[in-house]
Amino acid sequence: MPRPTKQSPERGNARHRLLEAARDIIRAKGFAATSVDDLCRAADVTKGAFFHHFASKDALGVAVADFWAETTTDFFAAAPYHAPPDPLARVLAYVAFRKAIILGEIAEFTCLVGTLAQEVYATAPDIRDACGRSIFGHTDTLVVDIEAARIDRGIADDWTAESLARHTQAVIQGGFVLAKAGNDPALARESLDHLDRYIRHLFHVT
Amino acid sequence: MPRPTKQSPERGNARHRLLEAARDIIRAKGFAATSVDDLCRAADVTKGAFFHHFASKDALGVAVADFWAETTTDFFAAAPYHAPPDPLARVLAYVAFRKAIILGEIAEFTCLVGTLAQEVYATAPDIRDACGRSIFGHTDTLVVDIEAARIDRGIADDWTAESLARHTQAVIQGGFVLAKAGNDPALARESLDHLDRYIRHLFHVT
DNA sequence: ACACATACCAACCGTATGGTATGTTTTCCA
DNA sequence: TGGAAAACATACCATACGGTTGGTATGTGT
Repeated sequence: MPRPTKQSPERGNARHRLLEAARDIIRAKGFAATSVDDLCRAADVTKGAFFHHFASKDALGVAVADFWAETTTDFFAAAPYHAPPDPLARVLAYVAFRKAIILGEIAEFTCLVGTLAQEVYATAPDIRDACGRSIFGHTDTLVVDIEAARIDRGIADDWTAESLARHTQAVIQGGFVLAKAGNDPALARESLDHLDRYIRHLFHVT
Repeated sequence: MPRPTKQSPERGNARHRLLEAARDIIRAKGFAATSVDDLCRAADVTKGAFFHHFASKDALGVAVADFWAETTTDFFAAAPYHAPPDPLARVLAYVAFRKAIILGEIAEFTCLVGTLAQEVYATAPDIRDACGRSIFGHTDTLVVDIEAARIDRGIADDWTAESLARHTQAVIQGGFVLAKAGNDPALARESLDHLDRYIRHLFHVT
C-alpha cells in the first residue's frame, strides 16, 4: 500500500507543522520574541519553505490566529458541555468545562489569540482583527444557550446574552493574566468559580 | 537662586525619563518589540546612559514594573473612591472608578504589568514576579474594604475577600484583553458592569 | 587641592533578525 | 510520459539588535 501521495493541504506538510510550532512557541514566548528561525527549527523546515507558505512573519501571525480559531471551534463543538437538555445547564457546564481544562503547564491551557491580541493590537491590525474574530466568534457560540436560558427562565434584566457571553471571555482571559502574573493556574480557576456563582445569581439558581 | 545642584535621583533625570518612555512605549508595542534604541530616542538619552542606569533590557523591565507599582499605588491612594463611610459603598465606588478611568486611547488606560506579565511570564521570571507584586499588591488594598463589608453585612458565603479582590483584577485585565482584541474600550467597561452586578448580588443589594 | 564617584556620551562590535535570490525536488494532470 | 507548477532547500544580504568600550563633565567629601 503506497503511503499517501496527494498530500492534503492541512495535514503533515510544512505549512501545518509551522502553524503548530507557532501556536506552541508564541504561546510561551510571545510573538515578537519568537523568531522565524525558531519556528523553522521547531517545525524542521527551512526558511525558504517558511516564506513559500507565508508572505511575512505578520502573515504567519494572521494564519496562526485563524488556525487557532478553526481548531478551537472544532474542540469546543466536540466538548461534552452541550449534552444537558436544559440551556442554563449547558451554560454552567461550559464554565465548568473551561475550569476543568485548566491543567498542566500555563502555556498549555492559556489562549493564543488573547496573548497575541494583547501584544500586537497597536502594531499589527491584521493580526489583532484575526484574534478578535477568533474570540468573538467563540462568544457567538455561547449566545444561543444563554438567550435560550434567559427566555426559558423568564429573566428580564438589564443585560444581554451577547454581553454576558463576552463577560465570560473577559473572566477567562483575565484569569489567564493572573495565572501568568502569579505563576499559578489556580488563579485562573478561582475566577471561574466567581463566574459560575454570578451566572447562578443571574438566573436565580440556589 | 541657583538651580538644584544635587539632582534628585527620582526627578527629570535620564533614568526617570527612560522609565516614563518605557511605560508608554511598552504599553503600546509590547516589551520584546520595544528596542533599547526606541527608549533612548523617546527619552532623548544615549545608549550609554541607558546601560549606566540599567544593567540590561530585562533589568529595565523589572524597574518599569516596580515604577508602575509605585505610581499606581499613589494614584489609587489619592482616588476619590475611599470617601464613602460604608465599606461596601467603597468597594462599589472602586469598580465605578475603574470603569470611569477607561477613556481615550487603549494604550492610555490599559495595564502595563498585565500585558508585560502576559508576554514574559515564561521567559523572564524576574519581570514576571515584579508584575505579580504590582498586581497582587493592588488587590491587597481592596481586601480590607471587602472584608469589612462582609462582616458589616453578615455575609457568610463560600468565597473569601482575597478571592473576590483577585476576581476584580481578573475582570479588569480580561476587559482590557477584549478591548484590545475588539479595538473598542466599551468592551472593557461592559465587564465592569457585570462585576458591579455580581458584587451587588453577593451583598444582597437591590 | 585632591581623590573619587556619578552621570552621561559617541563610536563601535558581534550576532541574530526578517527577508530574498536562486536553485532542486516532488506532485499533479493532460 | 511530458511539463508546468507547487513544494521545498541553500546560500546569502542589509539591517537592527542588545551590549561594550573608553572617555568627559560635574559634583562631593576631605
